[in-house]
Amino acid sequence: MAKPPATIRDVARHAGLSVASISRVLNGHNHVHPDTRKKVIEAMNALGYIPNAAARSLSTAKSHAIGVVLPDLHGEFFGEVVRGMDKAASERGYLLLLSTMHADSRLAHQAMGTMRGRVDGLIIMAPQLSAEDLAQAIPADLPAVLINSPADATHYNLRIDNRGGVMLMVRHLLAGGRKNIVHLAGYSGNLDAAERADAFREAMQMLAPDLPVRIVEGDFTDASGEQLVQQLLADGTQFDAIFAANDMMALGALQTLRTVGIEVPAKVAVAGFDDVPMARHLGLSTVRVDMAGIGERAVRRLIDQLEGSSEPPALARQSPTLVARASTGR
Amino acid sequence: MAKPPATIRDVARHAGLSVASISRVLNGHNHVHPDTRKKVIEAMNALGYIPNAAARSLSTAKSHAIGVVLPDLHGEFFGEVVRGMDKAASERGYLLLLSTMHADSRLAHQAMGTMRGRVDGLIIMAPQLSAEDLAQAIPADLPAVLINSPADATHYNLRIDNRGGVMLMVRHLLAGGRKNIVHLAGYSGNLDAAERADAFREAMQMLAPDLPVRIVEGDFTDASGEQLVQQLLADGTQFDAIFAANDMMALGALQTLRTVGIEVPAKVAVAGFDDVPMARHLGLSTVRVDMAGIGERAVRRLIDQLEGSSEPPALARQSPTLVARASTGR
DNA sequence: GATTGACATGTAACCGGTTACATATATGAC
DNA sequence: GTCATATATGTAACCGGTTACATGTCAATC
Repeated sequence: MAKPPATIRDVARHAGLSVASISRVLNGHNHVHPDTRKKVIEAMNALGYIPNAAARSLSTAKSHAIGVVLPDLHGEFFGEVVRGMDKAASERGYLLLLSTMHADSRLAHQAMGTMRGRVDGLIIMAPQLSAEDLAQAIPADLPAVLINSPADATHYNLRIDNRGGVMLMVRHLLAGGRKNIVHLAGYSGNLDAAERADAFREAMQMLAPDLPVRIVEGDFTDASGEQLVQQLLADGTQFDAIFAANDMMALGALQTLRTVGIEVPAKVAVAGFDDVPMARHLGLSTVRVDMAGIGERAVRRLIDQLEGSSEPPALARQSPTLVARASTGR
Repeated sequence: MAKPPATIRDVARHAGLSVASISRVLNGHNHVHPDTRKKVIEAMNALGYIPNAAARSLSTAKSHAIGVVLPDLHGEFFGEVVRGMDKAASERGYLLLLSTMHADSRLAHQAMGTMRGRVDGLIIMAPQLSAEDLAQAIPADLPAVLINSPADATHYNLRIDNRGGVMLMVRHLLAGGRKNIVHLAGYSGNLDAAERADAFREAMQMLAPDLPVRIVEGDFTDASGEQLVQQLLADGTQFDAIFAANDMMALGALQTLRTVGIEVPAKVAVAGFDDVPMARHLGLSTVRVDMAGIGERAVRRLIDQLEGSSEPPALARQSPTLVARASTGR
């Protein structure tokens, strides 16, 4: 019944050849006679032979696997990123080894340690880690590509072009005649939150130096969006546009405005960042980030690096696009 | 600089012991003197030793990895399921090898083949495959646990309790005084779609035998939800409740009703299934499925099986819960 | 006909762990 | 003091591939 799976030596015996020939056929080496190749393939089929991955990676010191370390992402980002990665990986014959990592940097270290020896390289997304913690956590001998993580001179780093995205939206809001834009920032420990807030400040300075720049800090949750807008209203702050650092906060803002009876977009425009599926349903204008594209690019780049064609590490930016919907205008 | 990583023999030499002792310490075997253990641990730390996973799994024929084959899920399910799986896997010291599988059954076969020899077992979610295709695709020698897949006598199968969930919602709608409930079904090839439609029919029969049972078929997309309701209106069908087989279709239905000016829930109640994050924001009543819980359970069960404590294969149902929101009444 | 080189194939060492078995030492029973 | 037993450690074979090197064959060249 459960007879042990065929090994390369079984195939060799069955084909009347040596293991070397089998291996050569397996790896598409040259110097193999067509007849021999045929015999080998027949024997492999006859025995249902599948090479043992562990043995192979032991002798080649390659696993054809990529470790992916992602934060405990909620929402659809997770799936998006992974989808893109899987696409790129399977195209090039690699498998994805997945591990989610929680905010704790000790656990990050552990997550990556577990992967050592099982993967040829790592893709790491760690927007919540400090540069030092990150540098500590990455095994020195493993090639790695970072996504949305703190800068690091030794690794390729793929980031969202937050500056470009914010610029698009600020321009859009200003074009719609908005004069008092308030930015709801994400929590300050987060890299993208910080960049978006800075970019907002800069964009305003550049595009509308006379207008006030107001930034209040939230934590990326819809509850925080609701609460920040309530606060603004309670303070009597004047505003005709809310630009949140992500869609969830924008939705919270929308919610509060609707509850209070302030018309959107007539009185106040609302915009977010990310373009979660919900945004389309609620007519929320936002900045779309192609997360699947980022995942795909990251894996491609890592494999290129693994297979030798390695350009120097650099910081690349994935450009987002503007998605104008009902919440910012007619 | 890049000196080769330490091997178990290096550690043995450094500690003045044999490789067997190192290995015993590594695997927590008994018959090791405390002093020896200490010496070994010191040597390992001194050399920064990390055991080579490939070598280990070659000699033990265990990889401590679980293959996960998921369909090309869009939306948040993907992340949810994987989060649950990762939790259970990392708790037990396993890693997740991920592969998304597209509808094509040949590709399914390929996806699982790639994993052979690299994983100790498989978790497969294949709601779109036929029972035969599925049976074909799973390597016979690999333990596997199925999620939301066609029945199969040889594997443990974890499914959503569609019947229970539908019953909850139908009861809720009837309790709200609804008399003409229309069920928007998913596309017929899908297992859950079929079960939900059947369950709807049964629930109505059981709870309100006198009321009409109407079912129309869509394809799980919001566009299809919109279109089905338009069709119902065009046909002049009377209805005071829409119960869609998933949230996306329910959202489409909401959209159409809003456009046409039919008040929800005053005139028509709308309910979905899944409880995607959007549902909460739009006040959509729905049936909540704990996908993370399913992922977690599936992995636990697979590991139990791998490690010997194997109950017989069975069909288990994960119970959903009712989430009553604005769309079905106060 | 001898020399050369291209091509085809085989032999055996090696990758880095695990572990059956052998051996050595300590402990206790008689 | 001897023997049995438990405990601690070492030796070497083995897992299933890859590949450097050796060997063998054949056609082309002079």
